[in-house]
Amino acid sequence: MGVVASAPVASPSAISAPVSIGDAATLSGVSAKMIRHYESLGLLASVARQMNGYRQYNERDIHTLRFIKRARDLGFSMVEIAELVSLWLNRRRTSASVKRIAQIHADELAKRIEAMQAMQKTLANLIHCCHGDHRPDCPILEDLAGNGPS
Amino acid sequence: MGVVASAPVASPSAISAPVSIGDAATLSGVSAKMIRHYESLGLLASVARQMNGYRQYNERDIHTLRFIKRARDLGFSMVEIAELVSLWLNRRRTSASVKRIAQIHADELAKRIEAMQAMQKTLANLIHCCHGDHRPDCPILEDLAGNGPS
DNA sequence: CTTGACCTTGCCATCGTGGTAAGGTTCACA
DNA sequence: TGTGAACCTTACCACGATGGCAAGGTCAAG
Repeated sequence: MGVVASAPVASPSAISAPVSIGDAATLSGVSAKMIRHYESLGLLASVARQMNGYRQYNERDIHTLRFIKRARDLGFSMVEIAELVSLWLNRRRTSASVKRIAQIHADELAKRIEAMQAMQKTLANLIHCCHGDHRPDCPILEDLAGNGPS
Repeated sequence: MGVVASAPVASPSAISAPVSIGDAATLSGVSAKMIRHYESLGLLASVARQMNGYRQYNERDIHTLRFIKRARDLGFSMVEIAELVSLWLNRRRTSASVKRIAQIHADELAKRIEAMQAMQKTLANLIHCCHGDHRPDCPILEDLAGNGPS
């Protein structure tokens, strides 16, 4: 890493020289491991290399990595992110195509949340009914065993 | 499978002869593949075999498989289910130990739901702001690119 | 005897991430 | 000059739960 680098490293707007993968990881919040993985998935077009084979990232790359990280944080899958990055880079995109992807993901998310809330509800009920003491009698086990009131 | 089986197959209380894995799958709702997997994890103690090597499941096994399926449907991990099955079979268990496992899972579930709801909220906001028309301008992409209002 | 419906084991794929091994490069410091 | 630390490289294995497929054994009905 650029240990002795004097530039204000964390500043997003600084016009700085290309950095190695470790710095790119620090700057983007994406682990070096994942950066390589994303490259192998084709999310980062043509990563430059130094003479010694080390990868070299410019500000544009860092920006893309931040984009990917933000999309991951919102739960988009890698396939969806690949599409989003592609649209992001394509000036002739339509906002409708972006919105469509986001909507599909939001719907999927809603479905999963609903399923988990159903589990949560049942669990809360069972936990509420269980004494939680030294005795073996347990409504949770009874429910799982099929003798439940549910 | 017991194709010509005359017994009332779906009846849980029927005292029926041991069945092969296909019937066990039908009766328990767990796929044959997963039944074998659960066995390899040690969840089904000592599955009997016929002379030809086929697995043989009695009512007790089916009951256990139903137990596992119900627990999976509630989102318990295989490790947790292993513990639950063990407690279920142990007459000297305490309901407190069962409740503890359920509570840990419920907490974990709540945490994941919260995280997903946070994503959902942000997504809904972005989707709401996006025109979704033929133009390229898109607040969703802008947010992902770090120029968001969020 | 063939066909089809079962069963067996074993391997590979998913998805996103982490770990680790074995090795090359660069730099600072004794 | 040597050495060690801190980087980097590729390549493989692991997770968790599930599905799929391949190659082969078994058994009953036609």
